[in-house]
Amino acid sequence: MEIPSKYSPADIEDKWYSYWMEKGYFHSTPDARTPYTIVIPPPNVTGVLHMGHMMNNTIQDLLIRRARMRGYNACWVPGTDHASIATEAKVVARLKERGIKKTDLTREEFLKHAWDWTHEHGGIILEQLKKLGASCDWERTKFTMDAPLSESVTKVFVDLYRKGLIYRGYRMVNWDPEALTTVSDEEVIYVEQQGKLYYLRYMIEGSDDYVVVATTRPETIFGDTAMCINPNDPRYEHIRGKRVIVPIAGRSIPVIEDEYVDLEFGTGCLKVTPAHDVNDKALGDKYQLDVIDIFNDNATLNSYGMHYDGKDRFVVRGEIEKELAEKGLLEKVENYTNKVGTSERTKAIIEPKVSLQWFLKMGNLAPTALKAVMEDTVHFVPEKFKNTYRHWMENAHDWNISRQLWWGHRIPAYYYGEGMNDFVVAHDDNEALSLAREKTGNSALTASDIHQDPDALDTWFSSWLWPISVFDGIRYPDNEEVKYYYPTCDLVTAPDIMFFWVARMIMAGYEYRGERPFANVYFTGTVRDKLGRKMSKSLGNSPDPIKLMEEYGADSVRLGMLLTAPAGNDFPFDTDLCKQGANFCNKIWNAYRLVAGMETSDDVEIAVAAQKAGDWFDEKMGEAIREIDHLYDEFRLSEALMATYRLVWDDYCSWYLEAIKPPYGSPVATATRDRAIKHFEDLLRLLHPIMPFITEELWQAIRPRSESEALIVSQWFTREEEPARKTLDDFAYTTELITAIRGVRAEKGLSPRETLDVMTCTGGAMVVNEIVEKLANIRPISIVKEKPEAVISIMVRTDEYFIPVGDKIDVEAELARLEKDLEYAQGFLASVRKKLSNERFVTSAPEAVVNAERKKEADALSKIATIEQAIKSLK
RNA sequence: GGGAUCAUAGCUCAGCUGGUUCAGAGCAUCUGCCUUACAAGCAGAGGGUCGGGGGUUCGAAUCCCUCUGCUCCCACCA
Repeated sequence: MEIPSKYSPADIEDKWYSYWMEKGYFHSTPDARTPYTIVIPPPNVTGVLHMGHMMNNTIQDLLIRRARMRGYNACWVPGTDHASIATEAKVVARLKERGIKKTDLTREEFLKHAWDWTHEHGGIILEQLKKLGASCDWERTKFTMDAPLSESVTKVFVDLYRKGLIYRGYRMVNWDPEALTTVSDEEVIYVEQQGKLYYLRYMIEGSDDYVVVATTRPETIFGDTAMCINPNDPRYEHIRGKRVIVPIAGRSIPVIEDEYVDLEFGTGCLKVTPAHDVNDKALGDKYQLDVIDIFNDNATLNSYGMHYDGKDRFVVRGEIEKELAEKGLLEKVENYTNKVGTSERTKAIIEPKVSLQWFLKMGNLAPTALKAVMEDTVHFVPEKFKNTYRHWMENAHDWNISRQLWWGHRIPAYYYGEGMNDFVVAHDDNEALSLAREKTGNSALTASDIHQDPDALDTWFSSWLWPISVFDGIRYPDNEEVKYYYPTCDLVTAPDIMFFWVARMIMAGYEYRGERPFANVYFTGTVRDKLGRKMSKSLGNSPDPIKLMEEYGADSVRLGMLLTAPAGNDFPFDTDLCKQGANFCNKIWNAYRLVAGMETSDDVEIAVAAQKAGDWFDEKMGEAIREIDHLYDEFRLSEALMATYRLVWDDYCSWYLEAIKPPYGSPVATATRDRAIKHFEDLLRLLHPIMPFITEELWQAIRPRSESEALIVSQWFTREEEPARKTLDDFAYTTELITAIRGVRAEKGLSPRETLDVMTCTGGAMVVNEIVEKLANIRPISIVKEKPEAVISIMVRTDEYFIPVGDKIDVEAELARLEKDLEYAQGFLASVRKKLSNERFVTSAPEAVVNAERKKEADALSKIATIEQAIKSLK
């Protein structure tokens, strides 16, 4: 045989991936079969594969391959997301390197650069997925800015606007001063920061006295339009109804009273800056305060900042501290830890700002989507995420969907005047013009009189349609594809985009299809490093998945990902897991080497041991398949994998193959080998969804297969409701005996080559003699009347076996061991008897439980008698 | 500050509605073996008061209370 003893993945992975592609196994079209659909969580178009993707897509591929083998019409739709803010930030950065400012470009020029960038870097990640073995239907690859998907976004915007769900208004929004755009609440990450608490003196108007206000942001005093105290605060009765002077600015502002102010915090005096704080905005609305916006879009101060005009907010914070101190307006400064909102994408500190933006009302969207999950119409795995989801959905705010970006879907609103309502919402320019004419009654309006909103939509406003729009179900709701593939079956994603994406897809699903977008959502955990830290570029603790696959092979990495990754649990990744995967690949490879290399003969009879081992393995497979299928059905993927792993390694390799191995130099019966091959093929089918490459390689190495016989399209197993188990118990007993005999060998230093005698008085009934003789290397077990001299005794369940070891017996050690066993057995008996002597146990416990205890008692008694006998004979 | 989840062997996790699947798996560790598929291997072994305390029960890793600790989510005090 020329098969090398080590498996080398590099030689075969590309070969089989190309083969699968060529034969079109990944491609799906609607037919009479039941569909099984997954839409990929679209990665950023210019992104590169990281460990999170590896985890996520390994699971999706596992699910899709298993579904394909189970006879479903499996369809996994791949694609990418335009990732508005992230991509635009990268393009801006690249332009900057070339000395070009975004503001110097027209929209069209900028978009051209963005598309260039997209074409240059786009889709790399999809190519990387192929290395992993991802069996996506590549003919269906979609991009969220493809024309049909863009059109769908516009259509949905117009529809929601006309339903009254989308509106435009001045609201407090999260402003990212670096990206120069708003971001949604979900895109703001609160980060703990060491800051300072400044105590400022506000002079009381018409007095030499002052009150002290604590603030973390002294630079915002220019936007103060009131001071607020708690009406129940006796300390400040003297300033009720008065006015105070804003330090430096010199403006006079009113003192207002509201119970919102916390008596305990700071000085109990609050400065109110409605333009730059969410809570202050609420106070401002309540008391009709002025709103003074003191910042430019890049978070430098504007002319309201007086001599700080044009300086950055944090520079001003430092400088104003000095000025206040010099002017005697600074009481003191304390260190203070608080949380500040930062932009998820740019990490810039968010500036709350009142701004004119577009919003989507939650209306019925949130309650409908909430109900679907709470009632398990959309089933979350693991279920614990239902709580998180509910909490969010019950408090969902209107969704800010406009972004001050160019890269994305442009808002289909068209303005014809300066007034708040001088606009129309339309599918295109022509419709906009006619609507504008209609609305204004001015038929002389021309295209040059109207201009489209320059802003783009939030990225998630396109991805929330993904499960529908990839089948073009927004534009053509009755098309055959969407009717066939929608709703999809499983969604595999990370919990951190539950609100961004999952919740909103559920909303869109009900709004536009009237039903759930997917039946199950499998939340993966976060991939962390060995020390439990999140993997990140800046820490440099994230291995390059491509390099990992080159080193260990794709199958090994897939196995490593799945090994210890129960749903929703964080996953401390270690390259050793890939090593374990590689070891397993090698084990499978060598099992094949053994069976494939067996010399066969039609003239020899099937060995009894081989026959019995084969019969046993039939049953073992049946049992394992039932268990594994059950585990998959419950999405307990790592457990299903583990069960498969042990079936292959322990049951097939360690027991079955060892049992059928012929004596040195002899052939096996052809039927024995054929049967072992057949069992091996079963294992390959079971393994294929987990490790597609090595299994296809060996499947095809066993014998040439036609196109329709490839492993990837082979049939999964039919489940037996009541699998036969005639041999399982005897085999379990037999393996216990073998292990016990091997234990004696190890303990006594007896060579495995030395054939031993084994005797018993009571045992033997359940023993599969041919197996134990072969695997423990013993002569046929002889039945004796009583315990012989100079033997070591071993217990298998309640039976005692004797092994003569001649002068190797160590009476002292033997006695010590037996005494220990006896002590344990007596303790066990005592605990059983305690139960049985308890009348309330006997009367109130179920009969089966009581009987089980009685059996325990009887077994313990017989065991104790045996051990005592053994001790006596030794003495 | 509010909420949720979790805490079982050195590590990562099983243990479903309380009782023979009851203390388990894989990895790691230790001891023998280059035995003719595989040293990326074979055979054997050790290792846990099931986070602490209390309660319910004939019986608790499993149910209840409480404390401690981790993680996550939400809100946010100027």
